[in-house]
Amino acid sequence: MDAKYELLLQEKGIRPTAMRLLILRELDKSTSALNLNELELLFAKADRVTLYRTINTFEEKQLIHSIIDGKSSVRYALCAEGCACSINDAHVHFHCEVCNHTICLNNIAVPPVKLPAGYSKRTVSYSISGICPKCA
Amino acid sequence: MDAKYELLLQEKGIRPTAMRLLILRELDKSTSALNLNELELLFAKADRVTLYRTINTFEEKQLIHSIIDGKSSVRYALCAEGCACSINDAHVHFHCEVCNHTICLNNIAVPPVKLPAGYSKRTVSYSISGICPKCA
DNA sequence: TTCTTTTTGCAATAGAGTTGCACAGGATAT
DNA sequence: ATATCCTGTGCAACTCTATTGCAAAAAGAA
Repeated sequence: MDAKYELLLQEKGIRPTAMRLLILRELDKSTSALNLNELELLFAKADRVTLYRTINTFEEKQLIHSIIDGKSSVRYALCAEGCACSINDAHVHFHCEVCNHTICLNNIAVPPVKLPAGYSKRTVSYSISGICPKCA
Repeated sequence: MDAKYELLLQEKGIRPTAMRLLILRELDKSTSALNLNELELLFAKADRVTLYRTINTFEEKQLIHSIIDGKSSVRYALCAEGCACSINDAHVHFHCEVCNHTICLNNIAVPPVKLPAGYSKRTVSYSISGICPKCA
C-alpha cells in the first residue's frame, strides 16, 4: 500500500519517514491543491512546523509544486509523473471562488507569450478564477 | 499639476482628498507595481491602515489592479486608460527575481485557454518570473 | 552499542492583512 | 452661522500565514 509512496520518496531522494508518507498520501488523495492550514486540519496531531518543513522539502525535491491562487495562501499539489518543474511542465490552475478549491488542469499547458527583448523567463504562472462545475 | 489626478479620481467616483492624491501620484510615478510595504516607505507620515483602505477603495473603483507576483505580497499598479478590469483587459505581468520588481506588460495580452466544459472564467492571472533587462 | 545526523515538536517571532473605535474635517440642512 | 451628518484618517489591537532557534526523538552509520 504505502510501498508506492515509499518508492516515490526514494526516487526523489527524500527519506521516507512516517510523517512524510502520511503527508504524501494526503496530497495524493486530495483532488484539489491544499494549503498549509488545510493540511494541518487533516493531521490533528502533527505540528504546523513539521508540515511546513515537509512541504518545503517536497517542493525542493520537485515532488510537489506550489500554486499562487487568487488570494490567501500558497497551495501545493503533487507533480505529475515525470515532471521536472520546468517551464515546459507548467499547466494552468483553476481556482473556484465558491468552494475555494484550486485544481491543476494538468492537460492544459500554459500558452507561451513572447517577452520583449532582454527579459529572461524562468517560471510562469497562469491561473484562472471563476466557478467550477460542481458549484455552477 | 494635481488637476490631472483630481480629475482621474472624480471620473472613477472617488472623492479627491489630499492623501488620495498623494498616493495616486506615487502609483503613477512608479514604474513597477508596489505593495503595501513599499507604499508605506514612501509616506513616512501616513498610517498603514489609511494606505490599505485607500488602495482598497482604488481597486473597488477600478482605478488600480492587484497583481499576485511570485511570492510575498499583493502588489498594485494603475490601470491603463479605459481599462474596465475585465478579462479582455488582462495583461501579463513580469516579476524580476533579482531586483524584485513587478511590472505590467501592458501590451502583452493574456493568451486565452479553453477550459473544460462546466468551468466559468471570471478573472485570469498570467505572471512570468525571471530576470529583467536591467538586471541581466 | 555508541556516535552522528536527520527529523520532529515546542515556543517564539516576523510580516501581511484586517477590524473596531474615535477623532477631524468637509458637506449639508436648518 | 450652527448644528448635524457622513467620510476619511489615525491608533490600537488582532488574526492568519510564514519562519527561525533550540532541544528532544528517531534514524542511520561505525
